[in-house]
Amino acid sequence: MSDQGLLRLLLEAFRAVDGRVGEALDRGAAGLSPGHASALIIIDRGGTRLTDLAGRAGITKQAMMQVVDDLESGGYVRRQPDTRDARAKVVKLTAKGVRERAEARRVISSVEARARRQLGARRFEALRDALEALADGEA
Amino acid sequence: MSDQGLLRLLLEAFRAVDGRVGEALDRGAAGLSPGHASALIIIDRGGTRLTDLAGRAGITKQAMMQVVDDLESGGYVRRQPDTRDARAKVVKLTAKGVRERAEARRVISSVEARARRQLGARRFEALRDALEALADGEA
DNA sequence: AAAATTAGTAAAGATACTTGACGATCTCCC
DNA sequence: GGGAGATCGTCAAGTATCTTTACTAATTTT
Repeated sequence: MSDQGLLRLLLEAFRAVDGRVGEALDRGAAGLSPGHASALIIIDRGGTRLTDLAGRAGITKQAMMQVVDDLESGGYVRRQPDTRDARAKVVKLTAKGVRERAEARRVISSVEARARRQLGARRFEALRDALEALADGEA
Repeated sequence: MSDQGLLRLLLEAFRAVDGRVGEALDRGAAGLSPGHASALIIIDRGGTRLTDLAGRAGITKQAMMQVVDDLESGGYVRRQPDTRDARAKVVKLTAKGVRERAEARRVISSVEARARRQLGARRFEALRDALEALADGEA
């Protein structure tokens, strides 16, 4: 472990944080993977269209379909027709979904809080900044 | 875009950098994915055992097997018996492998250099530090 | 020399995506 | 008002990258 390339470092950091979220979710007995949890927390109170979810998550709508299918068969969300657009449907949280989203938020917050504690607020914010810059990566 | 959780931020940053490496490798006409390139550059001059490669990459030896299988059928490496241990084999670069490793290094360096330029040396080093801390993440 | 460990491998499957195609519906523009 | 083209959700299939389980052969430990 040590002086690796940026690429591996990014991946390792992601995996470490992702792993911690996964463990904490297991302990919380939610039947959710980190990926499912991440999807759950980007659904609005009023429900969100599939394509919007995909856009927020930065993946294709087909990929988001599979996530939503899982969430639906797990009883976390249901699909309702969108009253304003007959093509569209709205992905909406069930009561269980609302509960688990809260749990997911708690878990994710606590993992982030731990990271922040570990790094110190200053370095943590610097990290976020740098990551955003990399992700946007103009140039 | 914007104020997302740490997890997504890490993933997005990884994907952005990974994507840039992939594009540059394509342009360089190496038939390598970023993952293959990353594997290629951790092989020592004298050759390296599969298990050691897996350890360096932080994946299982079975996963590394598949990568090495790909590299071997692409003609980048070959497997030789290890003279000191009849169980073991040494993964060794072919002439083509040596060439492509050099290309991979150039590409990865240039992407990292670009990131460093984008962030400034100071923030870049801070990023590396923070990522390492996260990855090691002693509770 | 028996017991436990380690190196490589095979096989299967999980995960998390992708691309391509398609019908139904909506929007734009003449 | 009506056709051209875009968009929404979906089905289907495929890909990349990893994991778990299981096994043989060789080595090290005791």
